[in-house]
Amino acid sequence: MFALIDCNNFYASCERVFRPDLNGKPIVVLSNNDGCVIARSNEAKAIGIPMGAPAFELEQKFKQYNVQVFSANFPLYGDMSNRVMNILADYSPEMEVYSIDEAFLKLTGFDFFNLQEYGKAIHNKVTKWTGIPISIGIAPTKALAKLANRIAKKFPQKTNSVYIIDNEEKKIKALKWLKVEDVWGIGRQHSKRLQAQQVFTAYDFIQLSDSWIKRNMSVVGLRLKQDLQGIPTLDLEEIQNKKSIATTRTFETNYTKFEQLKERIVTFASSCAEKLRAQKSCCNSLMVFIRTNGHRQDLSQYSKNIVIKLPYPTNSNIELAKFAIQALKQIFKEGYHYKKAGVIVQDFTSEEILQTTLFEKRNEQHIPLMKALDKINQHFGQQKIRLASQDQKRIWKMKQEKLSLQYTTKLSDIIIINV
DNA sequence: TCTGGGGTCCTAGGACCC
DNA sequence: TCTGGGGTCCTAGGACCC
Repeated sequence: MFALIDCNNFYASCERVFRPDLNGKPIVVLSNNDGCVIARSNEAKAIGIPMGAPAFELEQKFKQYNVQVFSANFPLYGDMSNRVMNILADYSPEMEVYSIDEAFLKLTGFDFFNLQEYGKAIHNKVTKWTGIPISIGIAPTKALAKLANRIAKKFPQKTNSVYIIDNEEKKIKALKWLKVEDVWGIGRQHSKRLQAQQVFTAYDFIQLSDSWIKRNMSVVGLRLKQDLQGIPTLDLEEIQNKKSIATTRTFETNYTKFEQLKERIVTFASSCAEKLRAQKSCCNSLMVFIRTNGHRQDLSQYSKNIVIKLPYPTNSNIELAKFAIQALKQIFKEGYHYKKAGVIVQDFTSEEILQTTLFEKRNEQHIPLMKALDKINQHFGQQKIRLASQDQKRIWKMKQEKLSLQYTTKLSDIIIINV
């Protein structure tokens, strides 16, 4: 059996752990720049605040219902996630952390366990130790565990937030209940096509022929069908190094000058380099993109990306910044209002491999230099040491007007209790 | 005025090899 | 009339996830 443990309204719940006065009140969390809604408490969902909606369109509603609005506080969410995952890891030797708020546990050899009680024990411990509400679904396959989890979340009273699919009858009932667009792995495009075929539920979906699914949804769809039928096809996935790493941002205002974009791109490249070093990889290829604001009809639009093959693998801030500037020079055009840009690195090799070419050599001195830089920044705070071409005066700032404290990761933000 | 960020996998088609 | 057969690698684009 597989268990899927999912934190309810995770970001909103993290905020509420440290603000118990907000229990029962509508909360939303906004994306970077306070742009879009990325998390909602149940109360916020109930008053019809949609996921992904731009915050400026909702101001009226926020005021009307006294919605508590938070800027995204990722250090807090990351730390709370680690705490939850550490607890879950005690409940099975085989675990896959699927996302910041979800994990699969493989329950092999639990034949003589009462899984309902086991789930309840997990639920109680996470609630007691972290204050984060969770839902648990248990079933013979991952796709069915996802479905069971959905039921547990939808009917917390009836299920005690733990639901198990362990027989044919429950499986069929659940599949008939689940709308096809809510199936894990079926997105907007596929649901449209499926509905045109008169497929409206997960149950309808598994009645389709293999050949139709293969033709229209590739082997991915086929695997999903089997998993939903109860034939284990998707297994836990090993945690491995990332295959691409991105740092991208939407700017608070428009940028028109090359120098402004250059500073951002250098900072993004440095950030990618740091992430690369954290997983002991070097990249062999780098992409830079810039684009104008697609929502503005009144401005002329431009969007371009460029991929640069590096002459040698590297994870040095200095080298990546250099190549990123070269790339930017090739795509930058005067006269546009740029709103978003990013650097994405790909095609990784291990740090240990020192493949160089005959004519171009990487600078070996960067290796100890970057090591020192990481150590200093780790100790004294991010970006304490940065490249000269990066922003020195903090001109650039993200809009974060409703940021909560870093209750668990910053000494000066720890809650003080007055007795 | 204002609209997020970071990933994965698969396929088709082109370029190339012998 | 008729124009081989069997591969690999790479890339862009599309689908999906949180």
